[in-house]
Amino acid sequence: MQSGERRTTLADVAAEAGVSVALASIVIRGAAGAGAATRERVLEVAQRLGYQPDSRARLLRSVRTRLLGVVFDVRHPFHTDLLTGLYDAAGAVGYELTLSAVTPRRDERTAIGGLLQDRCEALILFSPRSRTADLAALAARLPVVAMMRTVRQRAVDVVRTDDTRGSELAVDHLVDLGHRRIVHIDGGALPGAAERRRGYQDAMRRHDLGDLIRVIPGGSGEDDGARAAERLLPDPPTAVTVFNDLSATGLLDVLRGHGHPVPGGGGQRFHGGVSVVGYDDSSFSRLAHINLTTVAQDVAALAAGAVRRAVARIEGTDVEHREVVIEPRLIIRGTSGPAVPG
Amino acid sequence: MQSGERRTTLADVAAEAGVSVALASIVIRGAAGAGAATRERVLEVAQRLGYQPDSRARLLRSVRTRLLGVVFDVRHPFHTDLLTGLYDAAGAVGYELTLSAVTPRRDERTAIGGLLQDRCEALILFSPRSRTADLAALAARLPVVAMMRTVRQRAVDVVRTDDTRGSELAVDHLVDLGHRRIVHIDGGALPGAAERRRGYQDAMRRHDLGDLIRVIPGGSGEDDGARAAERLLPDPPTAVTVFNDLSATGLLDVLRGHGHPVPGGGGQRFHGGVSVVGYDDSSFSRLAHINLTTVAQDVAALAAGAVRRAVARIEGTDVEHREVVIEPRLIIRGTSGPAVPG
DNA sequence: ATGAAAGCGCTAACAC
DNA sequence: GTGTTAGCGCTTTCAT
Repeated sequence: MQSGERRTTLADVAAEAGVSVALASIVIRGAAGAGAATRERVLEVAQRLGYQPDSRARLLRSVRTRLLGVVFDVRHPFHTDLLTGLYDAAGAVGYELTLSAVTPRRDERTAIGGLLQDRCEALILFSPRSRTADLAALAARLPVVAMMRTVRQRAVDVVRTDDTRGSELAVDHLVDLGHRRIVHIDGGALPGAAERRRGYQDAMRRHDLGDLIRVIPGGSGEDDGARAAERLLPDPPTAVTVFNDLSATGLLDVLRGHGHPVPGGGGQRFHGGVSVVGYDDSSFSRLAHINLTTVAQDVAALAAGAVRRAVARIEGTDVEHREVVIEPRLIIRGTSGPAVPG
Repeated sequence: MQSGERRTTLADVAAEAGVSVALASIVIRGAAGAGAATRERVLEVAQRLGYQPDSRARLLRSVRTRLLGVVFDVRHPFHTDLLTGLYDAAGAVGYELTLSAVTPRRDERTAIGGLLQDRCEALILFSPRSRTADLAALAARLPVVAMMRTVRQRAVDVVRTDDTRGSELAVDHLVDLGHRRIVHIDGGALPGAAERRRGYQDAMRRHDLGDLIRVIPGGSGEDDGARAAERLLPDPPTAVTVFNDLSATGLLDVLRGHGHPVPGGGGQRFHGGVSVVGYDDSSFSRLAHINLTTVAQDVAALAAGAVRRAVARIEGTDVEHREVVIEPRLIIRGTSGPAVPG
């Protein structure tokens, strides 16, 4: 079908337009230094011949690739949201993105390796699971921005949400509603879990509720939340903050199954029973069925921060702080309501 | 930090190992034609110098890039599932993937343009929204595989699920459970909607239920399902097949809000009331809170089919049919149960 | 088994 | 403004 014919090169365009390749290059790139008439003619020929620049050759020759490598995980819905913001932010400063996915059978190492061969100028890693030492080694080769986690290594930049603050927002909200017995369902050693736990503890103490601090082991899955709920059932608190949304739905489901009031569907607000606040604002938490009060990360700010930081490192700009910390915000939906006495 | 030092090239490795660049290339590529001792030495040097091949130069020189371009939409969770399968399938036949995302502010045209410059050998498009004419023009340049939609154009290959069959599976299941008054909530002009509608109608007629065929306008969102539910309330059927899972949850929520029995949480099976079957097996449909009976697409088969077809076109193998149609399967969860008389 | 030379398609310096 | 000359880092003949 498209077998024989060699694809159109810049040389073809130049020949057809009767100019040198270099001049044609200038026109195609939109660079200065070509006459208006020439410009028009070359463009017309390129159009007519269906010319497409060859990024490999272009990138090979250019000193700068203006390419940002991004590693994301297909299992994390939030990562694709972030991708949207990243394309916006990168485009705004004239950079391109090359994507490399982590899947259940394609690990982070492989994903990073691919980008290294593509000669990206910097790497932006979503929730990287690599060891700090590996990240440090990588950062010795090119600028590395780790997102959604902390990295205690001076060579690696970090852009993340203030998770401690996120949990505080959740607790403050519940205290405002009159809750005192507030339990935290933990995320163990998962990224962000320590910060979220600490935010809960800090806020409880700040509200003089230090004596009521109670942390139940949990995790990132629905099962983890369900198990935590079982442990809560004998002596349920009036409110719960959960490590993430998925765990929160598991918890909600068990509470509901045991006759505890459930979140109001259809946007209704919840009254009485156990209030639940999740974390992440995962897409499903918006569903009328779930309607979960949760803590949201600021996607646009995270993306913009990461690109700004990557570009600063590439272009050698001095940066103030190694960590860029973005403020979270509370999304109040149906699973949190006033505490009822008794 | 990583400023001054030029990165290690194959020439550096060759010089250090005391061989020619050509020979070093052979070793690095793992090609035949190098002595065992040489091979070991070159590899050791490459390792020590932290050599990384430059994919741009490599691809530029090679006749074949063995690169498959993939366009996916960040808004569609199913697309990331498919990505996983595609990496597996491509890796198995020695091809690489280059990804290009469609986002709310990055259209399909742009996404495709990027891949064209990357000199992919074929394009795999997830649920492409481009007009048939544009796809045909593209297919004149390189092999194009459209997934999850039909394209009535001989130059474009298609790999999709048999959506008609999917709806039939749903109806068969409901009829098995004793349902007769089964309504279909439609997807209008959305991709796949016509097939799903037809499958519903065919199956109803096959079960001699042609007189009970009832199609309600719907859509792809939760709201669409909710609106459809409102229309159903005055005279509810015993079962519903819905265009997709999101719409189905919207519908379920309204039915529940009006006192109709709701799906059993925690994996319980549903008894009596309105049975609901969704479509897509979206990740949230697995949640205990939702626990939706639905029709699943076979991710692995779709991915394998797309890669096999792309590679066949690239390598000039003859193919039997232009369309590769994959069999869907029914996932029975909690929102479908026996019809109760009366 | 190894090396020399050519060149993939393009951009960057430098001439004119 | 425009053309000429050199490569970018690699793979690929073709010698040896």
